[in-house]
Amino acid sequence: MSRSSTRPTSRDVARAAGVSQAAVSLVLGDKWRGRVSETTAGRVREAARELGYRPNLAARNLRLGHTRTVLLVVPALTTEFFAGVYTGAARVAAEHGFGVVLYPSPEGIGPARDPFASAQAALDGVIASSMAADALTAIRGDQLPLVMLDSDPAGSLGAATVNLDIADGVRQVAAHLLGLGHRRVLHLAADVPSWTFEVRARELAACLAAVPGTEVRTARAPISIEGALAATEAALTAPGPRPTAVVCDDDKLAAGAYKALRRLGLRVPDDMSVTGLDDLALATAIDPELTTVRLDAELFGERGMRALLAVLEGREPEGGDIPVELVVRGSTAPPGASA
Amino acid sequence: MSRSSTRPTSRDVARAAGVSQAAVSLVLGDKWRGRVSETTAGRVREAARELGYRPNLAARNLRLGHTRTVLLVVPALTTEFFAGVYTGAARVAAEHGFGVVLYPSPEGIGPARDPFASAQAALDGVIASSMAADALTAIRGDQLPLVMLDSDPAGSLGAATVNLDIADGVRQVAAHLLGLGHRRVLHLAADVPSWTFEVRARELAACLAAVPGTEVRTARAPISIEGALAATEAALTAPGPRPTAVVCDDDKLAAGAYKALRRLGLRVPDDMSVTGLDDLALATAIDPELTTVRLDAELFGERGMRALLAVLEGREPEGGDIPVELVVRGSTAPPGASA
DNA sequence: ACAGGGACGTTATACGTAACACTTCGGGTC
DNA sequence: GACCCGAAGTGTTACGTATAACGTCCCTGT
Repeated sequence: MSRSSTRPTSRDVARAAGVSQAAVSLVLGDKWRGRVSETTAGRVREAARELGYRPNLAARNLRLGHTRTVLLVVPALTTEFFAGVYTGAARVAAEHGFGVVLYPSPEGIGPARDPFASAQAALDGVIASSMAADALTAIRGDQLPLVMLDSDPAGSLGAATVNLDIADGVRQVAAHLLGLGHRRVLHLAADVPSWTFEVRARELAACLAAVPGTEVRTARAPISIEGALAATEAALTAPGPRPTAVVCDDDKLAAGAYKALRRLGLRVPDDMSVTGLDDLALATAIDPELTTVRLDAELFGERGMRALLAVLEGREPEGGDIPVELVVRGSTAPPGASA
Repeated sequence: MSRSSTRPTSRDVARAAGVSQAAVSLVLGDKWRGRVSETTAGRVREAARELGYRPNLAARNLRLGHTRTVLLVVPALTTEFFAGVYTGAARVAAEHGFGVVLYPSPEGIGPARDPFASAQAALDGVIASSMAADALTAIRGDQLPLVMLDSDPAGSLGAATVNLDIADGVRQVAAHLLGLGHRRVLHLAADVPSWTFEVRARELAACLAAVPGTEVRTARAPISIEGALAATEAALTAPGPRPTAVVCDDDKLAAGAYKALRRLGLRVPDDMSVTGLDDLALATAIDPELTTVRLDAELFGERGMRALLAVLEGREPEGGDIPVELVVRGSTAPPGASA
């Protein structure tokens, strides 16, 4: 009857219910107690349902001055890890009436320098995960409330940070390996300039240096199975005494290491122990199952979102790193178990 | 100086540049040719940069009546597949000035019945992937332009559909296995009520039925490594002649099948051939590498987004299924190769 | 009888932007 | 000299919502 091509507005609902637009807003916004009678409120709700009314979010956001939407910047979506972070963040966001927009930052999408141009949504805040420091200053330019995930607390320019206790995870790996008797270790490191990987290298070196007679060699590889395969193969065919264990910066690298070892005719864990970090589905898919460090990605996302909510409400975000847990499976054993 | 707590508006820029707000809108909106002098335009741009002006998206959206934002509904984020779909969709979206908001639909996030309540963003359209039919009608209720991914074209209530040619992938798998001489096949099916899995079952049954003397048994499992392990073990220890090949609905199920086979002391591919579907990173991480069907998730997302753009512009979306490709690796061999 | 106050609404306004309609002004045309 | 025209802007409005401020009416206590 009316111009039905366009979606109904609160005024249309008001007309249908025979009240003013303000009354509709009151009723639908649940602020009508003592201001509108029960019967009128019922009429309004009925009319709204009848017309299939949905409030125009753009108008609401403009009026309210906020959007209840935050941006989650992640380096990539090639592992379940960041999917988990997103899921966790989105869950607590939803509980608080927030939405989460995802921005996978590396090349691949749009003009990567500017997350905000590509995220059309108007934003109330930003959660940035595993960001390089230079990109951070670009983001800081916008005055949006910011929470950093998996980033150097010292270099975050005053933004709140939430971290997994990766350093402790590495300590647990090192202790496990040292306890088994390993002394020569190959560190298969992710060839990515990120604080989170620096921590792994530093902590591993420190742990091993504390025990006399240990030796750590480093190989670098891009985070892919093929990259890890090549780097591991190269490192293990190099001259010198062969390591007895490979510590990988993450599970995907470990999967590549497995393949290199198979190709070299070395058996896991008899000839070589291998550890990962992440505990992806991958870790239990490969044979033998991978000894790795379980990171609770969803909890990480949850904590990140909670921290951002705290910042938005002017509260102090909850501190403290998220504990991680070594999961010992079949890929580690005392050195020389085959002999 | 001014109330600096609030973000600068186009009016602030106008004041700074000594022009009207309308002129700012013209210049920054790139619609000033022949309406504003080059020098004035420069002054405006300068002032905008100076103040760090960012247009208020909520206001723009309200004025324009659209948001250049679409919702992508996916069943989960537990595999890279949907991450790929998102990446592809987001890429072409960005090329056209659109943003993509993600909504992983299953339990886990918010009041699952209503994607739109949880997606705070105002939306121009929806891409829904692998949706159950009943949820579809709920979505259809909102009159938003809709594109269905991986869904029954006949049951999509007139919405545009974009599909991978899964049926052809299954045909390729069947032909490959039949060509190797397999006649007794176990179908490890995903225990999920979704059209995409019905297609696999139907097509596989049809292909095998076309060859006399073939036999197909079906086991159902939730899409997880453990679930697949249990279902496969149960199916293979059941009485009757043992199958010589396991056709899995996806790679994750195949990884579970591998574990079951190891536990039963059966070797892949000598005692049992295995095939997957997806070609995730998992497929090359396990040993032997998995013969599977490669699905181009990013292309899928791209095509979905392109179709939605077409719908939004009143054009006819490009038809035709996306071709898929059998990738033969080490997990398939003639039956009885060990004997 | 009359002030006072709920109960039940309505009117008016502002949020920041884009676009339409209008004005001003200098120069070219007949 | 009257007329028009394009360049270069400006004034104003509307988008749909939420809320502050403002009216009624009627009831109730003293």
